[in-house]
Amino acid sequence: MATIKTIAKIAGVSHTTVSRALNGNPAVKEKTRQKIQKIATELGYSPNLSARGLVNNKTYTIGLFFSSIQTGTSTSFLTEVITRLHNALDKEYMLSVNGIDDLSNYNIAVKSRLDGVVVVSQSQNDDEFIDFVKKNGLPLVVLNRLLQRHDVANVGFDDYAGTYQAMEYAVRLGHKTFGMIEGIDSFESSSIRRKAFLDCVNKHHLNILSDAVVPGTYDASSGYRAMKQILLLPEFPTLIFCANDDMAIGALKACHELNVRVPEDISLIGFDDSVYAAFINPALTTIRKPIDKLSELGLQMFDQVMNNPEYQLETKLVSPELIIRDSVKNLNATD
Amino acid sequence: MATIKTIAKIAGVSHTTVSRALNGNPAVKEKTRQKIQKIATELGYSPNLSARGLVNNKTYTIGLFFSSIQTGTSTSFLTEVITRLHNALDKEYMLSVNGIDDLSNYNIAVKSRLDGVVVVSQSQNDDEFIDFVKKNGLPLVVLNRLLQRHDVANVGFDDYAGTYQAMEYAVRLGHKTFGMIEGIDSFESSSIRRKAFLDCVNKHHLNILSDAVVPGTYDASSGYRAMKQILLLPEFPTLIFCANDDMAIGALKACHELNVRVPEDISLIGFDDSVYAAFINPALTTIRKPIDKLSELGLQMFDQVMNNPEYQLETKLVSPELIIRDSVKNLNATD
DNA sequence: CCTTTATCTGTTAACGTTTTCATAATAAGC
DNA sequence: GCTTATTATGAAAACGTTAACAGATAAAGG
Repeated sequence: MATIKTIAKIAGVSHTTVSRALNGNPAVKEKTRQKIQKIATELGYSPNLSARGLVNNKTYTIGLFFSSIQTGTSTSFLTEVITRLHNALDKEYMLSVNGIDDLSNYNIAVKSRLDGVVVVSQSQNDDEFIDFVKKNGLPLVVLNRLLQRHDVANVGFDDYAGTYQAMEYAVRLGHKTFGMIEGIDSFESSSIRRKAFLDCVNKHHLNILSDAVVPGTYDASSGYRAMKQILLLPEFPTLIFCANDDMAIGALKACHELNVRVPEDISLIGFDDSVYAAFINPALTTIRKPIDKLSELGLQMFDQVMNNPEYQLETKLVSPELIIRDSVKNLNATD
Repeated sequence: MATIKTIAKIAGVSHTTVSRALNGNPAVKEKTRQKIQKIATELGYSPNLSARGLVNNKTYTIGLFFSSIQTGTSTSFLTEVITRLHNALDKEYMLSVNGIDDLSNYNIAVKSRLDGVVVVSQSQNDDEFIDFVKKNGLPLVVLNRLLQRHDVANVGFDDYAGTYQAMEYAVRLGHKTFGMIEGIDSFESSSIRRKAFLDCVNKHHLNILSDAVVPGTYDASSGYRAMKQILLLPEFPTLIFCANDDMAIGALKACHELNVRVPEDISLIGFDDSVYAAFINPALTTIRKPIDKLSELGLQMFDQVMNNPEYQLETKLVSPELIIRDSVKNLNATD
């Protein structure tokens, strides 16, 4: 494997000169620079990052952490953030992708291994990890969840507003009794969405059919099971708020099987605006979570945190958007 | 930041002893080992990987490469492989995730940066990269695509058999004219699935409606557009083979919009058995690609390639499974 | 042509580990 | 208690790079 010294020997210069030349140090004469460069490319030389990292006290690695890789992380988030990070980072940086839930030892995972950390957080369980990273003084940004603390760069998403807005819409269309299929318990989004759901219904003094508020796990089959349960009730609500689109898709399946028409017999609202929301039948009315925007803002912040020592840590909140499609019936319509 | 020398000073021993103690070298007395260990954990010590890597000539990083992060890589593959790799690897290893399509320089991305490489390949375009890795002598395994070469550990998926099997099933149910929505041109799966489709139909001397063979891009909206195009033909086939489930979902949407019933008026077959295939209406008949099995076999191989110098490189082929659901009509039925 | 300054290059140490080799301390054998 | 064998520890070098400092060469000024 070619090192800086191999090149030095061939070029008849010292390895220091080679180092300088390859790093574009203007002190080295242009002619020798070219000669060295030529030899380097011929040998397919590429610097040893361990050595470089040792002296520069850098690792050339950014850690990207999700609450969990297996469960609950939307694909789009994964790919969106990975792509953006790669584009934003210098080519010499690597991206290490991890799930916080299968980290055995924070020391090993973080300390003297990473130059910066991006966390896409779904759960309060991540707080311990976030705190650890912060304490170790690494550049850090947390995406998705709104943190309580303000000493961390943070881009959150407004789950509450999204849910509330969607429920207001349902109320406006004349719905009076509601049910909900809830998300994974440990996810903060689940409790926030539930709270917004409850708050809005109560505010309007409308009814929640408590038997029609059932747990789910953010995947289609849990939505399916939950909806079956709801549809077997002696009487069911006019609208079910599903805490995400995948569960809404499962719920829809249950409706089809039991010959309950959507939206004629029951209305459905989802959350996320997944790619499939528009393609199911009926197209799903849902709350769009602009992952692209979240990622963009977050990685802009990360850039600041990494490169601008003057940067004042900030917290931003990204707003949802109600996407009206065909899964909610207008009960006020006079037909 | 605590180093081995910090610990040495506190413990009143040489840094060499600390190194040995922490690495479980039996030469060091148990009592001193414990003393050192205690100090280390108190300081939250964690070894500097650059330094260790420099002397051991290791990087403690495994590269995971997809043809592209943004497009065409199924989520399940991403999460499945990441999860499995993490579980299989020693805790000290990191996982660097990349898209081959946005690699600017193979040297920088690979050389003296990685201890091993896992490629999930969709396209022949990856061959150059695969070749580069192989030439540099890194432990390598390629998943998903069946390679021509046999000097690389390889687990491929049998797209041909899957498609053929599904088409045979359609023929058995009495279908006589066929159309297809194709995948991304540069993906090898696209051409293989097309070939199998053509081969099977021709073998049975049945008809392909050439206007009903339209290009797609493996996403739902391309399936939607393609199906619209097909349904506008003066006459359409009895069955459309969609090169993946997402496009089938889009196609289904088009059918709904144009009041073409599935499977009564037209039959649909997908590919992949995505999570959603079972949840759309009608549930999609499709070909299951067992990503779990592919990953498992592949990472078993990777383990061998990494750790067993005796290992004989091998090529394995994973078989598909036809999943019969409700989107194909039985034309032989006498009702 | 000699001195001064500017430009370029080399020597050396350092980063935090592991490893080889030597040596000090202890235990065993008589 | 003295030699030998065993066990535990330390000193020094090495990995490939960068950086501080010094030194050499070339250009400029008189």
